[in-house]
Amino acid sequence: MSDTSLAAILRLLRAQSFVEARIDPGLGAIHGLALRELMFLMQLDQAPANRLRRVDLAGHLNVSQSTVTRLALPLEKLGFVKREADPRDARVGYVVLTKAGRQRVAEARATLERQAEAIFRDRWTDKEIATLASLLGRFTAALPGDIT
Amino acid sequence: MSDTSLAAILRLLRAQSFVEARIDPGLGAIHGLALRELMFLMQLDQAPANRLRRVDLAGHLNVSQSTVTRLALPLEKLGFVKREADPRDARVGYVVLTKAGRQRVAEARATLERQAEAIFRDRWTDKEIATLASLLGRFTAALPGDIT
DNA sequence: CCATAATACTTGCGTCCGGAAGTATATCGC
DNA sequence: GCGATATACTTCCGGACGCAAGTATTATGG
Repeated sequence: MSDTSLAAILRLLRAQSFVEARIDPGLGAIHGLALRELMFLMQLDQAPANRLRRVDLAGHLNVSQSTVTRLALPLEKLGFVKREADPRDARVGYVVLTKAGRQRVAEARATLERQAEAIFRDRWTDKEIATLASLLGRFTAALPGDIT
Repeated sequence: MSDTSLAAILRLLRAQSFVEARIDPGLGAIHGLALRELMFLMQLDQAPANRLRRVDLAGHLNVSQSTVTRLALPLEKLGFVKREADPRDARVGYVVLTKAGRQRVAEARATLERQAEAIFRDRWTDKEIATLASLLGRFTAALPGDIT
């Protein structure tokens, strides 16, 4: 079913673009966070000790290491995140979510949750949403950085 | 089911990132086209008379008008696309797919089709792929620019 | 041990994008 | 008709990204 595979991929690309355009502006307006930044913080929120090596964070977010460096900067200035060294290995730098950061994540996550609901509301059954989530999970569920 | 809605959205974002990273490099290596450029050409391929106003093309691709201007430039130089004016309205500019463009779309589309198949192969049933395509279609099927 | 390779991170550079401003043309209201 | 507004498009500018190069540190193997 090559036709179906192609259709699924094309629609995935389209759907993502549509959804991101729908979510990102509101998120920025309410919390001053870009969607990318919230993903960044959410990864830390889920990580053990709210802490991740920069390399691993890059892998989880599927972005380059330099993007992690640059994303982290403003979040440090805002106090949502701080740097930590590894006493065993001076090469690695950890990014740690601060208390203020955890609070901001909780707030922004709630907003994102409302936005997600709004997108599905009135045209989707709970079962359909669950099926979609389950199928999409197939792509990345086994990869590091999967998030609930 | 707010939890499920959020999970579905998060997984959609992750899945898109994963899929695009999987597809784009190969497509560029084989055909010298970025995924964005192929989308651009595919929109014209499906359009009546292989022709679209720049504004409408921007809407179909969910990008800004300036992006259309810049995407079109190299594709014109390569001869895949050409400009046309509207005799009725001097403001509008059409982008038209040339014969060479149609051929290139056909080739690149075949590659994309193989890549799409490869992504699903061995872990997905035809039925699951069809369900995914159908559910993802809900987001954008009613919007202009939906493509098969 | 110590030279070589591998790893973690940052910085510089080129590219791509969106939004605002600028230009040109068409439409609307009176 | 004609000034005001709207639309289509391009250009300019700032921001964000990936890649490659640079720096620092750790691991490897003879």
